[in-house]
Amino acid sequence: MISLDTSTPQQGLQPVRRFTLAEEVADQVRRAIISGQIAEGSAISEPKLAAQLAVSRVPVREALVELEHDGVVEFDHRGRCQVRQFSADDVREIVTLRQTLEVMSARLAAENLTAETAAALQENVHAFEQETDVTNISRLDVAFHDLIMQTAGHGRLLTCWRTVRTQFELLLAKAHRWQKAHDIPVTDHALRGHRPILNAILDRDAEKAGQAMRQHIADWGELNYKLGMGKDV
Amino acid sequence: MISLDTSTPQQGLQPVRRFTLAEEVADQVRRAIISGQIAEGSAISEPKLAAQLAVSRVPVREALVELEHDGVVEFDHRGRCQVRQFSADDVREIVTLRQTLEVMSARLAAENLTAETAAALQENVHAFEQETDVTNISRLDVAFHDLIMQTAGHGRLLTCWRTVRTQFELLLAKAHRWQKAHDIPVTDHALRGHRPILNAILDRDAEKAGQAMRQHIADWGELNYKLGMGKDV
DNA sequence: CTCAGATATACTGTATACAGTTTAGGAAAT
DNA sequence: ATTTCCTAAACTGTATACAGTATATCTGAG
Repeated sequence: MISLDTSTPQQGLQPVRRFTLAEEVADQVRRAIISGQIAEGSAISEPKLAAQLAVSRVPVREALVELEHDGVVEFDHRGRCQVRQFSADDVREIVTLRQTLEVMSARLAAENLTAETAAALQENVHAFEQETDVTNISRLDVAFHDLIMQTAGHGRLLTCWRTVRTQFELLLAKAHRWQKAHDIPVTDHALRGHRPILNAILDRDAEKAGQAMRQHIADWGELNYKLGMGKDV
Repeated sequence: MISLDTSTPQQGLQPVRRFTLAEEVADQVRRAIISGQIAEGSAISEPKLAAQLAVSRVPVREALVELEHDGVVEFDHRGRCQVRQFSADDVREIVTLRQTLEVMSARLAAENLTAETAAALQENVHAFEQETDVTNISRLDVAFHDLIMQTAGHGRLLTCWRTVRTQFELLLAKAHRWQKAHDIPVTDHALRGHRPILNAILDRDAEKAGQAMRQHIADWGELNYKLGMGKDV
């Protein structure tokens, strides 16, 4: 039985989430960009996109601003929007910024670990190591880093993470497409390095967790450089 | 004489910057929040703000979203906007995130230093050490950290910096108001620590620059904790 | 065939309009 | 006097409208 007395709010009940069209549009466009369905460098016209999605320009506009913060589209000085193209320098930026942000998150996660987050991380790494489907591998990979960020419990760090998260996903997807196109197996790369990070966090060893994370992302960076990421798929 | 041949573009000419009402609104509201003119926790109504500024709701809406990214306002689950209140935890977050981001920027700045940026930094520190007016001190303080970020030459790091920059300014202004209200002189605090950072950067010693920055921000954090920041002015 | 100029189309920034929902206020009842 | 219920005002999310500017198309001259 649920108390209807609002002065003593019920625990575990969250205010209902309000979904806006802008979020929906942002999600769809984001997915389309990550999947390569919308090519790098493509111009995005508000009216056309609005027509395609059967909404007005307003939510489209808001969605594009969000995607700009995600770093996957950009506006020129005239207000024209286009899908961002990633140069080799961009890839380096993403790698180095991830290192900085995620080393911090790994340290904090080691310090703030709880039973629930520990279980979630273990579960994730286990599933990650078993998974063979490329799409799911990506999903679990991103989820692992998200989980650590969550565990870190630092709202503003999370905000920063959101500014690179989508770009990280994009590079992952691009790499997978590249590997598929060149018949290079995806599973034998360095990304199985989640385990050392997990162990360090479970040991609550902040320093070791940070180092493991730094190494992991450096390895990922090397992979991207080797694949010639930023030279477009 | 300026060549009109667009195929061989003239150096040093930038596309004209387009100022939108949204930016103008964001600037004004940001300033009002930093100065305390709009109190922490105040509700912000789009129609009222639009009427006050004599613009429509559209640019106001866009401005508020920008300010949300700046971390100075927040939207509740109903879409209502209010000026954010800073708890002691928020202050800790701002301090620790600044450390992470700015240690990185100091290192990069040491590596990427040019003659111009060196001159600009020297000039800034010199002016900072001479200045006595509180408002100008704040301006120069923020400008110093901006300059280092600029010098670092890392676009995505700069994006992250922007998510805390305004909050940094806000804490500075709050501290100054607090000190003024309690007749505590502002000039004798630890903030004169820009010099060691500058020297390390000029020496192109990335490690030392990072350490100096870490210490500087830690000192600033201590000052804030001591003043009881997050307990509102 | 190439290029310049003119006209038409498209796009962004901003304003206004509207629908559904929330907040506030006041009347009625206890 | 307090509480409940109802009505009115206000606010957000979304759609539509409009003005000014940029892009694209087409025509005609060389």
